[in-house]
Amino acid sequence: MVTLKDIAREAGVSVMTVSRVVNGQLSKVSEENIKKIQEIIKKRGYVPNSTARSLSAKASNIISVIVQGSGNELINPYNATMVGEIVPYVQEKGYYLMLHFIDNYDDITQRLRAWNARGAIFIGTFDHDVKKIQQDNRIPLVFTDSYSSVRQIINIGIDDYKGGVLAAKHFINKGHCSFAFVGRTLTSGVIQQRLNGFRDTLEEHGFTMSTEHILDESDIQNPAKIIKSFKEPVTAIFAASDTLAYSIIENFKKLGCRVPDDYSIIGFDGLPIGNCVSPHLTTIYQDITKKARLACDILFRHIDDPSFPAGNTVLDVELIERDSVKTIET
Amino acid sequence: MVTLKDIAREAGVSVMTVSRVVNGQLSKVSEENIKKIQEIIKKRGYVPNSTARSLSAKASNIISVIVQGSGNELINPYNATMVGEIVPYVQEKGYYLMLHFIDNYDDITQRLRAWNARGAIFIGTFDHDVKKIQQDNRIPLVFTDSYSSVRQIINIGIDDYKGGVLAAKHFINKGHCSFAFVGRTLTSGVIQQRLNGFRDTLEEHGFTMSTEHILDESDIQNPAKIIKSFKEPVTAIFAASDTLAYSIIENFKKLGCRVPDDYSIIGFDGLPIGNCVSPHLTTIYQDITKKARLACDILFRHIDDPSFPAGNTVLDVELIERDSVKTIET
DNA sequence: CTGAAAGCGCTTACAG
DNA sequence: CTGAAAGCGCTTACAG
Repeated sequence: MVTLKDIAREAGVSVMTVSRVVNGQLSKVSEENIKKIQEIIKKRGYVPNSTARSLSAKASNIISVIVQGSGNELINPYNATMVGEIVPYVQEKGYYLMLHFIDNYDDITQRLRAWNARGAIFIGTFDHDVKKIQQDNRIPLVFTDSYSSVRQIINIGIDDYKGGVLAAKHFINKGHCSFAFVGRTLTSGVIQQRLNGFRDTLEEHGFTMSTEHILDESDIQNPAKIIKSFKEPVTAIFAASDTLAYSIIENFKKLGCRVPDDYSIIGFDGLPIGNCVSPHLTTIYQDITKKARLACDILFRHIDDPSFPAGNTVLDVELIERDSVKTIET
Repeated sequence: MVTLKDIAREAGVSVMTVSRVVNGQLSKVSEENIKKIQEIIKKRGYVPNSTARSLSAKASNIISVIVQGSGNELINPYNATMVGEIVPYVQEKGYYLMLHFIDNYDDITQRLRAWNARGAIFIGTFDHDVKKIQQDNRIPLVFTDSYSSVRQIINIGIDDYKGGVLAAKHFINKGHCSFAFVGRTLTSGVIQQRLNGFRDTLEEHGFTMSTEHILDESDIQNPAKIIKSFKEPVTAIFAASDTLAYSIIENFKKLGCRVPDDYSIIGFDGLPIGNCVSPHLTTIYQDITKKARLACDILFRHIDDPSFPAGNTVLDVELIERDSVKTIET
């Protein structure tokens, strides 16, 4: 392996002079030496040793991306898109990206400290541990979609509540009167907010949605049971994600129920698949690319200026109308 | 930050004794000291500094996963699934995972060397650069889906040719007589092999597929033009991936053509989506989880024993019959 | 503009 | 079972 020392010896200068050239402090080195050193670096294929650099600088060029969970978390297209957007953006800035799937809080600190990560981006629900994570890790930490009550938090989220509102209004405008919601209501603020926005808006318009119509993801494996449990015949279902929406569509199809003929459905996320597969999905769109880039930008800013104030950024959502909601004539 | 030195001081022993405990060389330390040191480590929340370790050991605990491309490479569900399977498996073994999207060959060596990566797994087409990559990086390198002509290569692939054979036979069995193929034929051996298996089998059974019926992915944006270019009316289309298959289905739908009524289609990969969305896709299934795990296992083996021989492992594929191929009565 | 010294936190190799 | 010494490849801080 070629080291600074090797280059220095060959150039007949000290290690420090080479180090300066490598780090672009060219104003501090004579032109003659710069040229000579750069040539040798190129010829030898010298690559700076980041482990040595990090040890010396007490900080690395590593950005850690932490996805909640311990299985294949990228099967979820939302997670995959987020991570996939972050990778090239982080690379572009000269950082290296470590990817972690973590369920256990202790692992986060361990993994961040082991490599002296320069910063971290969190994908998934960490609401419960935000405070502890912050206390143990004095580096910029950017959360996404957090509804943690911690006041000093760097977070990028979307207007989940509004998403619910838009879905409810759309159904109402299309003449629907009986509603259901499907999502993991217990696990995250995100889903809770989508539900709240949906339910509040229904009530504002004089409709109610009884508890039996609020379903967990796992329930839809047994659609017959669901339909039986409904207090009245449901025509409009709001799914907490696009993938969930398609899962519902397929499960109901087994019973001979078709979307949008027998049921109307609105998804959430606005994934490309919603426009690539039938029925095209009416959905609440969020700009995942923008969210990912923004998370990175804010992280970079906090790395450059640790005194930059924390804050919660909320991106807008919008309804995209496609083919999964039927108009009911009254 | 807590260091070995801090622990040593508090325990009244040398740094080496603590180091031994941290590294599990417990047979070399007295029970009394082990206990004392372990308690202090826990109390202080000591985390070994991996950058120091790596520098000292001249090798890191980092496995680099290198995906070919420079955009959002995880929008592709195949890539996302592969990476998503590798992450927890690598973590389980005590390694850290760096994720890179790389287009340019030089970047590979730079990124691998910078961190003294312990090994690397390649996802995507690197056939052209395998030799150079191997020459510059003396660590275990596991390629996937490579058709490089380099003899000494560690590769995990699938029987792409057989996939083509199975697709052809299935169409023929169902009474089809006129065929087309869609895929990026120029870019990779993978697609080329799928095409070869398909075409060879057709010919063995007395059918031919003219060049006009071999289409590039980009062509399907304009389905009307495609249909016009066909030498004869096609009933059977073999798509080089599931996502491509759905894309074809949607594009043809714009012309009022339905699958499988007007066209039959077979996909490739066996992604979950093929069973979650209509029409359920008849497809050539490959076990991506197995492939990912195997790539890791082989990498680990080569890390543990650098003299372990290189080799090409080929996983089987099978046809999964679902609803996208129609039977043609003759 | 240049370089010698010290140190980052660990491990390797050796001596006891 | 224990530890002192040297070194991994860099950077920081200082002196010239």
